[in-house]
Amino acid sequence: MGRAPCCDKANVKRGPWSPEEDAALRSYIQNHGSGGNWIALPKKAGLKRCGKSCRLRWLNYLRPDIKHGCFTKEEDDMIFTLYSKIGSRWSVIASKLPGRTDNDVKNYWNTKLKKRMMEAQAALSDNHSAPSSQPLVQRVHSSAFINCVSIRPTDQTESQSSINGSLGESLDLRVPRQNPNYLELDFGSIADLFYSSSYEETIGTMWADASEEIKLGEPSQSVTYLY
DNA sequence: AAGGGTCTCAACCGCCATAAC
DNA sequence: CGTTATGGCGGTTGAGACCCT
Repeated sequence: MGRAPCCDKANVKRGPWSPEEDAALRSYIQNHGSGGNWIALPKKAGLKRCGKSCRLRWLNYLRPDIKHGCFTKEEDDMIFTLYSKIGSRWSVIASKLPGRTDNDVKNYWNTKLKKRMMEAQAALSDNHSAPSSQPLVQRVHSSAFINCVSIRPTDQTESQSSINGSLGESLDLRVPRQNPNYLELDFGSIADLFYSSSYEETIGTMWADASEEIKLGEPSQSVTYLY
């Protein structure tokens, strides 16, 4: 019992595709389409491959509308934004990025963006050990996602910060202060932070700026964190 | 130059949803 | 309505490229 395999695994080729195989698959699909049956396609196309493998090769690599090459900052922003909202639904995220496949987006996230995110978190967490004369920059947990930042001014012991936006969106920080009445910072987006030559430097700037009133933009949504 | 570690990304695996029978 | 076949998806793997010492 149990599910039958989609192909005879002992008699199909596996591993990297050769240029000849690519040409055969491309030629067949361009002339006949997939025929709505990937399982039957390899035999018709003269390929010793599993149908699933053919489908994957076509969708992820051979399709004419595939965009190869580096991701742009706009694409990064889109991935951050969507990931913060829907998580690892790569096919949905990829559908918003013309020419990108879910596999592309997933690989890009796992190898690049996730690392940047982790490094940024670590850098922000490190600021817990900041000198007491400086405002304390710390990461707080967001129910939607991480990478929200709060700032505790040194001139008050109890404070409440409102954090507006999420990854990929404009990120505003607003901290009530005694004088001036509030402090508001806008870092553009988390992606901007990642793109800076060194986000430690950016955070350093945050610290320096935190003693002054900075007001940029209107928050589109507001989430309040207490600490 | 060698070799060990790390990174990248194409490809595979296995599960789930759905269509077809 | 149950079973089977297939498509689609996210997670994972591993070969080769690249980097560092």
